[in-house]
Amino acid sequence: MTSPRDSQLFTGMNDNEYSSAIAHITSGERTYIKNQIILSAGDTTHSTGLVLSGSVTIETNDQWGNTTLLGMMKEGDLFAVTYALLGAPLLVDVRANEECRVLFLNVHSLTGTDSYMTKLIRNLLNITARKNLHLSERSFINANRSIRHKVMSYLHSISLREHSDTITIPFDRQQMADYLNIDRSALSKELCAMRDKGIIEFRRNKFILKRGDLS
Amino acid sequence: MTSPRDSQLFTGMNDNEYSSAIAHITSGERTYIKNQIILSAGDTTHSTGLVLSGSVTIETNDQWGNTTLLGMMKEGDLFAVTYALLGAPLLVDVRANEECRVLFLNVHSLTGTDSYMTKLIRNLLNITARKNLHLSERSFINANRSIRHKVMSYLHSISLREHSDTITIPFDRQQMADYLNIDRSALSKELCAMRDKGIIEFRRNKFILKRGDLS
DNA sequence: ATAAATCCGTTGTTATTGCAACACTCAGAA
DNA sequence: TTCTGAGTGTTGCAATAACAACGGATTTAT
Repeated sequence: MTSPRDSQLFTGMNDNEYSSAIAHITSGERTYIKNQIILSAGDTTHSTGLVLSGSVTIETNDQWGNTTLLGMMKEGDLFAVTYALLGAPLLVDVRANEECRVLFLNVHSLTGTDSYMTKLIRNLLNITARKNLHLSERSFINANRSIRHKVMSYLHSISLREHSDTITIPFDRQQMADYLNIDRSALSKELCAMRDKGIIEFRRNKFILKRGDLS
Repeated sequence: MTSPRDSQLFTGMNDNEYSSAIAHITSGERTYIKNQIILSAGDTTHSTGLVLSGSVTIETNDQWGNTTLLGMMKEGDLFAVTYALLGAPLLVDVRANEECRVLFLNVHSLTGTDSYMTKLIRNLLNITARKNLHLSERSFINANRSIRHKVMSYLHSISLREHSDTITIPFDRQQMADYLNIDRSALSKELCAMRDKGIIEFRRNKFILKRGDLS
């Protein structure tokens, strides 16, 4: 369980600024059980959620029952920042991936010239920009035409982030398939084919990349 | 040819604030011919580009020669805002879609408490958040499993934005295919099949949606 | 007007993926 | 221990898309 103090939202603030900020924007705290819906597509909210413990998934479900995973937020991460800032209806569901605790922070129409306020806005700008990069990265991974390339591209991006060829992904098989927009059994088949070719090793959600290239 | 004054970047500013802002962040203006590369993947920049005339595409090219289109920016739009803000290396190429004129604006490490500066930052936050929504929307369109559903989803989103069933898209066939991450000839085939079924009509980049549902 | 260059549609073949159904593994609960 | 259930791997078939190659159409340039 992390403290709100550690969130990127309060980066660069002294203790006074942090106190003022948290007092000004806190709008409630809630606990959710596994698989509980935290926010639904179509909802509007003025508050972003700060994950204090556990993890949540950002997902959509289309009319044919296919699920698309956009990402997973863990301790210290913010979700629904964009929607809260713009007051726009959610295009996604937010779901508790396990039991979790969430602090809601009202970031809609922040005004004022206090130092804590200007820092809040600067931090929100940075957070939003970084979310942009993550969304772009997922787009590039999903742009690959074959399952093999999607998988390599995805594992490679994790490997770069963790500076290691031995990686742990935050998803189980079904979630991994939903993140890559492919069928789970087809993913399993491809993963095993890649293992047989000596490209990767894996067990559950732990992977080892055996070769540097992406061929 | 639009004036920078009309950009969302300067929303809510009076003339004095606008003058101060533009003087503070202008970093040059350039003209490009069709297909000229404006920024390359891997570049770092501290300036975002404001399209004064013409249009530019945001794209990536993978190692097998497949192009992915993330979007097209037209008069008054900003590109590479995220990268300029964060100083992060570009993950995309920016290319002139036709002859165009671009004003570069340095938005990296903006500091100060002047009213024009706080407004600039607020506006950047809004712009970045909205770009987030657009990236998300494209993700959902591309999450569809079949070409038919991608096309319907895409045309439907344009229709919603334009409040009409008669729409004009900013892409030619190849660009449309690259936006949807599918093969051009397969897209042509599917479009004609949909026309034969009475779902749509089209000519070049003009489309008419004949039925409200997405079946 | 004519030529050249793009853009778009068409076809057939091959390769890939989706899908459904079932088997196996493993961890936790009774 | 045994049971249970979630998670994962396997198989075969049907549906779909990629790819290459070409021809027609439309626009642009000369």
